[in-house]
Amino acid sequence: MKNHYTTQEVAEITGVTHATVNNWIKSGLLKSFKTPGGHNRIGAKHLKIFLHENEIPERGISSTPGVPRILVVEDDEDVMEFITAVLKDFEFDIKMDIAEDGFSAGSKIHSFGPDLVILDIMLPGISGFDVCSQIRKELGDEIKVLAMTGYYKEENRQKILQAGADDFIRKPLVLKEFKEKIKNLLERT
Amino acid sequence: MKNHYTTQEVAEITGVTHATVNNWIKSGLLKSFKTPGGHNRIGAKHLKIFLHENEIPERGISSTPGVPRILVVEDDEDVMEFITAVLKDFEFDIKMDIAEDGFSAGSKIHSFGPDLVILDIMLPGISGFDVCSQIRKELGDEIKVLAMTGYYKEENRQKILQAGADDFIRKPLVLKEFKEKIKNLLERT
DNA sequence: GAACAATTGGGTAATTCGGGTA
DNA sequence: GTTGTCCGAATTACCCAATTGT
Repeated sequence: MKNHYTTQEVAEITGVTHATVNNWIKSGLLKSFKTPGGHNRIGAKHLKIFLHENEIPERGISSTPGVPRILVVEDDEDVMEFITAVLKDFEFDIKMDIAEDGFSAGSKIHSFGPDLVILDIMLPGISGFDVCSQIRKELGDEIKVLAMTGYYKEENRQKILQAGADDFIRKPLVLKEFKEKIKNLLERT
Repeated sequence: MKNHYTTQEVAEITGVTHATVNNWIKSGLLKSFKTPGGHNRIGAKHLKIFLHENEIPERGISSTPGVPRILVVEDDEDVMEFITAVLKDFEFDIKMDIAEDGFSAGSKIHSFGPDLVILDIMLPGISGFDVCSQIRKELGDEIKVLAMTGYYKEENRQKILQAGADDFIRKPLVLKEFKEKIKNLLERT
């Protein structure tokens, strides 16, 4: 994390232009210090306070306040049915969407905007490992990934966690374990 | 790609006036944060969620003024090599990206923001027909699709065009025909 | 330290925004 | 539920000299 930001950087975070950031500074809304040449630098601490006071999300795109969103990537109907039932009957509201193939999964990662992805890593035409690392690469660590498979190998577990999955669960799913892992991951959102 | 949108920008994408966008925000349909001066900014993620939930195509969200962007979806290395060579050596500049599997294709449709997708409809784990119709539904008709396959059947051609592809070409690719179809589709962007 | 490209602040005019109301 | 219009305020665009980073 940075120690201080330029006006342009703050502008990108807050969704305005650098001129506006300067206006904020001049009117005292945002605290800054000046370089010897008169350029503004905003300390990380002051920026954080400013963002918090004005309820501006820190990364602009991050954090979905409200109902957590879960994308389930799975092609087995029975498993899907089970998961759907569990999520619908969860102790708090969950917004859920389904992807049954790779394209749909990749597309909905963006258009549905999930906080958590429950991912069967053994789908035909998809490499769960690649998917994990692609999610990490494109979306950073904003999205949590729960990997899931029936063909359990300790070796796979290591590989998938290394590829960026936040947790791993084996099929057949055990209700209690499944719910706990979901709760756990959502809390870290 | 943008991180934030103003009400006016959202208005243009959704085809309403900025007053209506404000109404959506006030009624909680669309999430936003406010600048200290009270102007609304909509995060890219929230906008996409909103569009997706209301089945509004992402018109104008990805369009690129300047260099045309082409996404190639193909898993055969030889074909990919041929296409790469053709596009690199085109008579004008083209920005190209590759997707070798369904997930990558779905993801890059959003993150790369192509003007044209060259799509092998016979990839394992992908239904080219579904992909076409999903692209149409989510991205609108601003993005062009050139479908491509080796297993030619007149029946398939009809089906794929009906699913939303703008044109169809059979493998093996013929250089002149291929270039002409690309030029043609890009002109319609 | 010198050269160069990119970024910054400042000023003003023009545009866009939110809110109220029809 | 959406639009049109009006107003005051916030934000932006544009230009340019100075500063900064490499």
